[in-house]
Amino acid sequence: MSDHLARLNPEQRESVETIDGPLLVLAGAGTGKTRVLTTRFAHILLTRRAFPSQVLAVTFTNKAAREMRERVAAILGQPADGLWLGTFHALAARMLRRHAELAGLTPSFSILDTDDQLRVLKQLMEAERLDLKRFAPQALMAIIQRWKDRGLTPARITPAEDSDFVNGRAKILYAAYQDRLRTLNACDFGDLLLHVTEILRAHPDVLAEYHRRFRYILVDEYQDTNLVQYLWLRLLAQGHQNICCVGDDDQSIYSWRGAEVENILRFEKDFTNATIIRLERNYRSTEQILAAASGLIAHNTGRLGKTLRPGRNDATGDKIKIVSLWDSDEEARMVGERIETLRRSGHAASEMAILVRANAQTRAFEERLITLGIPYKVIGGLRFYERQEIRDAVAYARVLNQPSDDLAFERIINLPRRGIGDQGLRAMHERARERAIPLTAAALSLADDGSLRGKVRDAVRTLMTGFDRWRAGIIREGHVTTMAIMLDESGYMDMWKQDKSVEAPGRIENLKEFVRALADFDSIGGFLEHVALVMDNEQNAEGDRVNMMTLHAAKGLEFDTVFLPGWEEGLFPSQRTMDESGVKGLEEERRLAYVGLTRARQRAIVSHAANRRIYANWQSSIPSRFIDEIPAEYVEIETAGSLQRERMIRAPSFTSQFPMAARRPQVIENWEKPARPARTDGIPVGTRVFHQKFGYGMVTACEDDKLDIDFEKAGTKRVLDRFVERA
DNA sequence: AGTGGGACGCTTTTT
DNA sequence: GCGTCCCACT
Repeated sequence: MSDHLARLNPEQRESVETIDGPLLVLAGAGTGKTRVLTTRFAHILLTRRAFPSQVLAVTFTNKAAREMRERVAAILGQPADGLWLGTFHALAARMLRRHAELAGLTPSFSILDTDDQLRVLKQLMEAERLDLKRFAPQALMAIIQRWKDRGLTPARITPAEDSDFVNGRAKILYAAYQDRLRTLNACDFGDLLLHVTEILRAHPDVLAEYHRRFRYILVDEYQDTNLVQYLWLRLLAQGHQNICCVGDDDQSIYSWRGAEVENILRFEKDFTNATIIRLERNYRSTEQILAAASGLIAHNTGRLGKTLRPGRNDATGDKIKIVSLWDSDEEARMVGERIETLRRSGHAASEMAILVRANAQTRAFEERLITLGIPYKVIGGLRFYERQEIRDAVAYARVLNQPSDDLAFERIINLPRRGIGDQGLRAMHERARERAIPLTAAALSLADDGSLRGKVRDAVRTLMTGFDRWRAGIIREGHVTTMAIMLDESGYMDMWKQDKSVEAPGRIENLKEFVRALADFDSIGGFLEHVALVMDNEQNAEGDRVNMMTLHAAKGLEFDTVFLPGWEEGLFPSQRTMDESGVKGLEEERRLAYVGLTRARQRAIVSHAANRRIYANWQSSIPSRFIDEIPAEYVEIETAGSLQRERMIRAPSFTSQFPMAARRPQVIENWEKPARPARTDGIPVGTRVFHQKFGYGMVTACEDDKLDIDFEKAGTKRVLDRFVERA
């Protein structure tokens, strides 16, 4: 029986075997956090302390949930079914479906995406005659989201918690928004936890039911919980107090989403007699990487204090490599070359990762890897269900599933074009409001009483009879076939078939995949839940591929080789974060850097470029302060080609040699790519060159730093050599 | 009334 | 460089 405990170190083992009472495990990066959690789960089951359905296990990401499910199944030797194991949101949704009526909803409520939320808010703000230019609906959405993160229903907002946005009307708009959602029988993401927490607070009988059900609670990534999530956990753990939270304050990187590291401190206060165990032995990274990461994170104040110690005795490993590049293209080239070299010496692509600060950065690397023919996958970024065509198809499914889903209906009423525009929609809204009926019914009523005429009326009738027919078809032909028929008969598929853009074929493929995925579910409702909460972009997952993702998405993962590009002031740490959240923001960025470094098992390559294109123009930037903060003895500055380096040093805007120089990036006025400094290697006559404005050409004469070039498109010109590159 | 072209603004990070 | 919003055109 103690088989599963055998491979644990003493602290890990203690974390697994301290079963009763509250337990907080402070687990540093790579100290076997996931192993502890899954082993603990299995231990509870194997020692027959609880049935699988009596354990509540909460993670942040679907990936983590999937992994834990697999690992538990592996330890148990059988598929772990009937578990309450999932993300906060998925579990909350499951609870809310069971008690929907207590929140004024029916069990078939829709879960809205950001688009829908924004549309509702916009409508409400327009109704209030607010100037949407001055008051951005996005800003209101963020405020409401933050309230929800803090467990605040409109009624719970105290004057101190109120916002002065839209002249203090934010709270009123929030209340109106919640009312509107209830009418729509819908929920946004934040509502899932908010409603459930409210239900548990107001209905002791429901709470007691869950107390009976859940004998043990396990929580992953505890440092990233926000206040509602904390309240929810605390309510559920109230009875037996058997709650185990695993987290690392140094890896708290979601405060912008409402996460509160303070929840870690609160734990000891709210759960008296809590045991606290620290996991500090790192089994993942080399000593060099550990020391570098520790040195970096030591610059943060107010840490709970944990020191990572190497847990294995093999080689100390390479130092962190720091590479300076001229611009982002060169950076992508450098990374591509190193990946090629590593692969040639037998390293698997899937053991390498490029971790970026912002999603937009992946593009340069994608382009480069495509050119080099290196397989890669982008993790995160645009999720499958975030694609336009999938959202449209989902909207069709939502109307099919729930005819009163006005938001979904609004999305597809004129998609494909049916000649219904602003006016038509406005009339429908009016009728819907007058008679308190859904938009679908309003549309029909307008068609029937002659308010809509001709083409428009026919279009509305065709669509509505279509929905009736498809709804009936579910029973006859099943939901999968019906979905395919609906996308076909509604003209939606044709819309993309006639679209001549390059993306269209891919979209049609995605739609087919969408229909295929439906087969894994026994109802459209179940499928919609999955799409809203779970479905992620794992399509190119198979095969040996280089991983590309944001630093946020990388948390919890590990790779032999990690590339950390874009370590520049303004980009990383992000200027925006520092402007908005000051030192707190900077420290969170630093934790992000720490997360990045500690993903690496063998080697980490940090790079920064002197010039980067942001929006349309070029920006010159200096190396990130984080580079200076890694203790020098664990760092190796790479000389990326002598010529290159000389240019770097002499580049006027480049101040890497003076780390204390001005931190803010400068915007370069001209629109062209910044010129490299004059080169010492004259470009000989006959060289094929490339110029940003004039394109490709041949050098016909050379005088000092001036070149006569015969351009293929632009004719003969005389230009300075620093404006051209060898082609 | 609906559609399409041009101007503008701007993006961190995610369930 | 891209998506969104507004205005002019059909």
